[in-house]
Amino acid sequence: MAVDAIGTEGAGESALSPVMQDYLKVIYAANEWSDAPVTTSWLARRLGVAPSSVSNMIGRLTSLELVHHRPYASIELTGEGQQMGKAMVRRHRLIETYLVAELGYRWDQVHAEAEVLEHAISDLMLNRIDAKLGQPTRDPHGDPIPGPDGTVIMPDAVPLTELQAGDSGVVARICDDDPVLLRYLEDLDVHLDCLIRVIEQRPFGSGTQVEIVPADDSTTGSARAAAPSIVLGNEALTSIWVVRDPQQAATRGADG
Amino acid sequence: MAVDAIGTEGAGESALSPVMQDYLKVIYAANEWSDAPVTTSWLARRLGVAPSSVSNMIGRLTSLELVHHRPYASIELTGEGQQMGKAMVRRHRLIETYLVAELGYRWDQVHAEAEVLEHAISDLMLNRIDAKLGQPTRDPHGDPIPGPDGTVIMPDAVPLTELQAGDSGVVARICDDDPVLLRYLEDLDVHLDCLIRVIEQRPFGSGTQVEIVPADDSTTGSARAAAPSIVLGNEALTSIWVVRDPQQAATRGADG
DNA sequence: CTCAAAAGTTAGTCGCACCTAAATAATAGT
DNA sequence: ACTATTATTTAGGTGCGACTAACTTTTGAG
Repeated sequence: MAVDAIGTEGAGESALSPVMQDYLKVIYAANEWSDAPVTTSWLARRLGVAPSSVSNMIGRLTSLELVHHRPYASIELTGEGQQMGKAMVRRHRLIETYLVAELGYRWDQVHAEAEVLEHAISDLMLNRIDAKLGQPTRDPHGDPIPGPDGTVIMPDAVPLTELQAGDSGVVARICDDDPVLLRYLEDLDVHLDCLIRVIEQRPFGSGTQVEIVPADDSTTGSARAAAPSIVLGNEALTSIWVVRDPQQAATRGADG
Repeated sequence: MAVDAIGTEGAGESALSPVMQDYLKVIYAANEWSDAPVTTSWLARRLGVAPSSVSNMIGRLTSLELVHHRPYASIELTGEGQQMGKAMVRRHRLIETYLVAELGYRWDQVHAEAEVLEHAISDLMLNRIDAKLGQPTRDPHGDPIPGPDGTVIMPDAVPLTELQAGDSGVVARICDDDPVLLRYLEDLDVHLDCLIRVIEQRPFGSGTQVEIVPADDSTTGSARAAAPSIVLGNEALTSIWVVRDPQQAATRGADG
């Protein structure tokens, strides 16, 4: 189950090319929050290459027994492919976390940098980073960081679209696909672990009104100003994942 | 004279390939401490490729006007090539310095890691690193780190072989070519800025006996144990560069 | 001064990762 | 069920950076 040993390869083994590593990483991550089948054209769009390039590379990965693929069917990782994909995801997310924690990056800036660095740093450096951060288990966007042994801690989150008016939830993940959205949400004070309550769903995808409940550090409800109430569009609603606040949709009302 | 803007290239320009950057970097660094002409075979050995590969690449760099080269003659950087080589050297050395300062690398471990990272990090990251380190002007081996404007502070150092018996000097640079030597010198407590006195030169390159003068932090010469006296072979003698202790070859005798 | 050895270049090839264009398989509409 | 559309694969080609092998120029030993 060892998920390590990517950089500065250990003598004998023939390391995968960075491009192959990217394929495995992207396929692994695709199956993380969804079970939609991974197709050639989806990968092509995701990786920014022509579909024929994907066919080609999937052929090679298939003969390396890193993916299963019958022509015209969907693409799945083998056990070994899964390990390597997971190892790349670990690299990517540890690097993102490091950039935020140690070099003052904003969460909308880390993705592109990590995309390159994940192929460049050695295992030694990865371990130093992991140690310096204290073995974190999630990255700045709330995605789980697989442990060195392959352990993954998945929060039981759903997209904000799943909540009904009156429901509330704690933000557990924000998709890092769109940096512009990330900046926007940052401005709106939407952070990991913040509490969101759905006020009203508007019809025909014209948005949902939600309330960002300010952090409640001082357990005595201090002077809690009017909670900002905002309207989120569909992109935001599907990008923000929350852990449902179980039965009591009113954590705030419990002692008030 | 801008030496920046390598990573995440600014829109219009067609960035050089990592391999081209390596050539420019290596040629630049070759001229730093020596004026020996850079030849095809020297580059081939240095870069670990066949001489024909070098001929080929030098041809391309010549037509890009980054190097001057007439067939069978030596290779020199143009002004533009020099800028880009210097920029890569800056990247390399800042990264080395960062790895030692922030991630606890030993000086014999940084070179290989920096070799890869210098092509991977963005200008943003380079600037963050530079800032975090406080704009250092030399790396862990004593090599100068060019400033963002191209400024270079070269210590006026000579190889230890230049010193005569009785001469002393302050270590200003240790070539990072051979990690094994670096580890060895580390064990011997040979560091940057430490004082070395030449005791006796043995004939026929059979080594030179030197004394490592312990650091004199407490300006009162404290309890300075017997200075370790060691014999250095030729590889060490040419790798250690010192700034001559001007006239008084006996800094230690001055107050003793 | 000659000629062998060393240094450098040229020619041709290869694998990788991409592309476009053309062919084929799967899917959906009527 | 048949066809139009879409998805996927195949075929053929490109640039890069490496290689080997063969050739040319320079160097230096006697």
